[in-house]
Amino acid sequence: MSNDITYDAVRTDFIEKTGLITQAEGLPRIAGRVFGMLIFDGEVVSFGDLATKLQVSRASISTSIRILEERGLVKRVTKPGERQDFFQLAPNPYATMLERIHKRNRSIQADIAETIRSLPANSEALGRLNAHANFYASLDAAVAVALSELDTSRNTSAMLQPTAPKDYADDA
Amino acid sequence: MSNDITYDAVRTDFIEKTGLITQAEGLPRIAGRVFGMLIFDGEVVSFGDLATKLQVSRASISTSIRILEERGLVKRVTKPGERQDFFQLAPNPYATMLERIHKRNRSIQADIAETIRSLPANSEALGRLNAHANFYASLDAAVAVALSELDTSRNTSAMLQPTAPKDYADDA
DNA sequence: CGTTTTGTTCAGTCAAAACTAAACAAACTT
DNA sequence: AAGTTTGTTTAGTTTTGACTGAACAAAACG
Repeated sequence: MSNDITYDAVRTDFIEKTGLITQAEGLPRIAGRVFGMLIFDGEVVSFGDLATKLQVSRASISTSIRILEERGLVKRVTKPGERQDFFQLAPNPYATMLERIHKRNRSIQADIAETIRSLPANSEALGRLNAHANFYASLDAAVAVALSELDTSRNTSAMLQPTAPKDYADDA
Repeated sequence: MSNDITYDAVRTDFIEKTGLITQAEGLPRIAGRVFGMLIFDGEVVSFGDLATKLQVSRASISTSIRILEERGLVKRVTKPGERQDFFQLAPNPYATMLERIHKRNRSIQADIAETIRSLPANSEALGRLNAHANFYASLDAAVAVALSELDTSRNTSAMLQPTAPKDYADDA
C-alpha cells in the first residue's frame, strides 16, 4: 500500500506529540512515547519491540515502564511460551489519571486548610486564603465530574482493549 | 505579641509550599514563592522587598515577575513619589489559570483530532484514539464548569484585592 | 555634570533529571 | 554444566533549567 508511509508518519507524529504532552505533565518523554505507542498500536507490545521501535535503550524502557506501572497506566503481561514481557494499556488509564489529579488536589487543599486553621481568626489574609482554597476546591469538583463522566461511558472502555492483530508496517 | 513567631512560621510555610506546588506545575520555584507571598501578604509589594524577603537575587525576581506577568497572575503598579516598581495579584488570577489550562486542552484536542482525521476510516486504532480524545474533552468540559463557578462567585473576588482588614468567618 | 537607584540582560555555575552503556541477576536453553 | 536471553540496577554522560553575579541602560537624584 502506498499510503503506509503516510500512516506511519501519522503514527510517529502522534507518538512524539504524546511524548511532549506527558513531558509537560512531569513524565519523562520516553514514558510518554511508550504510552502513545500503546494507545496507537493497541496490541500487546513486547519489551524488546518497545526498545527497538522507539530506538531507545532497554534501560530507558525499563524505567519508563516502571513509572507507567506505578501510575497504573500500563499493565505487564506474559505469553505462554514467550520469554519476553509484554505490555498493554491498563483497563482504564484515563480514570486513573484523573484519580491521581484528584488525590493531589485534595492534598493541596488540606495544606491550605491547615494554613487557614493556623491563623488567628481576625487575620487579614484569611479572605485571600479562602479564595485560594476555593480555587482548588472547584477545580477538584470539576475533576470529580469528569471522572464520573468517564465512568459513565465505561462501556466504551472496550475500545481500550487490544483487538485483532493487524500488521502495521515496520514503524519509523 | 508572642504569636508573631508562629504567624511568621505559618506564613513562610505557606509560601514555601506554594513554591513547591507551582514548581510541579512547571513554574520556577521562586515564581511560586512570589505568588504565594502576594497571596499571603495581599499588600502591594515592592521589587526590592521581594528580593530581600525571599532572599534571592534581583535577577531572579525580575525573571519570575516576567513569567508571572506573562501568565496574567501578577500586575505591576507604581506609586507616585516612589522609584521602585510594586506588584500585586492580578484581579482574578485563578480564572486566568483555568483559562490557560482550557487553552492547552483545546490545543491537545485539536492535535488528536488531526491525527484521527488523518487515518483511514477503517483503522483499528480509531476506537482508542477516540477514547483518548474523549478524555481531554471531558477534562476540558470540567475545567469550563470550574471556570464558570469561579466567575459566579466573582462577587467574592473582592477578597483578592488588597483591602482593609476584614474578618471573614474562619471556616476550614 | 557625576552618582545612585532600579530593573533587565547576559554569561557562567550548579543541580537535577533523562538517557545510555555496562555490569549484573535470574531464568531459560542446549 | 556453559551459554543465551531478558529485565533491572548502577555509574557515568549529557542536557536542561534555575539561579546568581556582573555588566548594562535608563531614570532620578545631588
